[in-house]
Amino acid sequence: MKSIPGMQDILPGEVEAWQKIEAFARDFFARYHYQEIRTPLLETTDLFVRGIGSETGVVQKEMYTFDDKGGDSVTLRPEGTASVIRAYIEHHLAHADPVTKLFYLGAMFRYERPQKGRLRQFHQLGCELIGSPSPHADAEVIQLLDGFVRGLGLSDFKLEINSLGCLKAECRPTYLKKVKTYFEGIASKLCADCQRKVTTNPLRILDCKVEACKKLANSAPLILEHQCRECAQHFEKVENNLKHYRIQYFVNQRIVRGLDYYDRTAFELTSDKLGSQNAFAGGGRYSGLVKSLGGADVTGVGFAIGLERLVMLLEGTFVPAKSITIYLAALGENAYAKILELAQNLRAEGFNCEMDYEEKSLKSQLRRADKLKCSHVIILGDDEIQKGEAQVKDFKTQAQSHIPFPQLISHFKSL
RNA sequence: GUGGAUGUAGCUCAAUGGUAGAGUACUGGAUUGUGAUUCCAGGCGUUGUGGGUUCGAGUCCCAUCAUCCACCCCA
Repeated sequence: MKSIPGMQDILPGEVEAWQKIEAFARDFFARYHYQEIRTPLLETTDLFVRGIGSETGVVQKEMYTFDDKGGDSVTLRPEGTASVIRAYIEHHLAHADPVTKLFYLGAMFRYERPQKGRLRQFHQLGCELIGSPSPHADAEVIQLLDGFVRGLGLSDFKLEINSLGCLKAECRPTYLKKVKTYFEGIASKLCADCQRKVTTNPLRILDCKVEACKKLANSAPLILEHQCRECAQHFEKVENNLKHYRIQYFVNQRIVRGLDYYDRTAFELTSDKLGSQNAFAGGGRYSGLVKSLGGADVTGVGFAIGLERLVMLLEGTFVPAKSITIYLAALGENAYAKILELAQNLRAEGFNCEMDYEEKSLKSQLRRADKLKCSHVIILGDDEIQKGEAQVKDFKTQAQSHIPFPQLISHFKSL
């Protein structure tokens, strides 16, 4: 038996890093007044088709979609934003305050070919700030993201931002036409993939890794020079705030988000240590999403962090917290009976205790205590039982002391 | 969906077509009840699976499956 391809177990030894990230997220997001929301893994297929966009790669070929027993088409969520917005609308969360700040943490599913940093079940940590069109909101969300990953100890990454313009006729639509016209004129010089993209998704050509395409893309029209006045001003204010925050960023006009709902500000965190899938977080503003899912005409901004990718970057930085772990070693039946009692009492007081179940030799018990990285060993034999005290050995200093049984708990508490 | 690479002990990897090995990990021991160093001993395998060539296949050929990497796309 094996797990399904692209779906991985997170094993002891790995899970600690995840717990650290999760605990820090709950603490850090709360500082910005975000509240956690948990939405179902399964939603109606229509939610994602309307939310993400029917022409996107995700919806076209990557969703785990099936009919349930009632005949309804349902889908395992491929991302978090659509579900959060659905819940936001369904439960009238806007009524409490014009601005709603939510974060989520959980598994997402996309049917893709697995590779480095890409799985079919993967995990995202994301947040949504809904209800404010202000560039201050964009900038704070970016600062939150930057501060969060730095708070985890990460510094070797790159923040890239771009503006995608808006849906007004003179903004992105006009720009798209220009890009298309430009690439149509030179289509024969592009790689096979890009020739196809000229009609399907011309913006993606800007992202191509083939040298010839890169060169041609360099002289393609740029969004920042073609977006409307309002979008330009919005972007400028976002940049100003980032400078205020003293956050280092790079404007990358080739950032093209893959989900249809994004407009205006778009951003990514990238690292060159992740292989080909070099973005470990991405986000941006979405102005039409809430309305298109049946809500009010409000706009939001948010991001999602790919947790597997983040864990890869944090590998090695996680140091387990130092704690007292006591190994109880017994020699003989009387002593073994006594350590059962001692362990029960110590555990009730909050100490981590481990012992041997097979009543092996003292040597093998100590060997195991060392292997399990226990900080202290309680050694108990007939002598100690008679004297009513335990030998307590500090594994680091090798110091050994005799502690009467009634004082054991206070002894460890005083450490 | 497309392309490339790789499948041998729990893990990391060896083995000109000729008896499947090492390191590590594991278990036990090195005089009475003291670990991680050292020394000794012990078990470790359907060589991914199924065919084929051969006196003989881990090795060569075909197929199949799995994994990894990359494309597409994204976190």
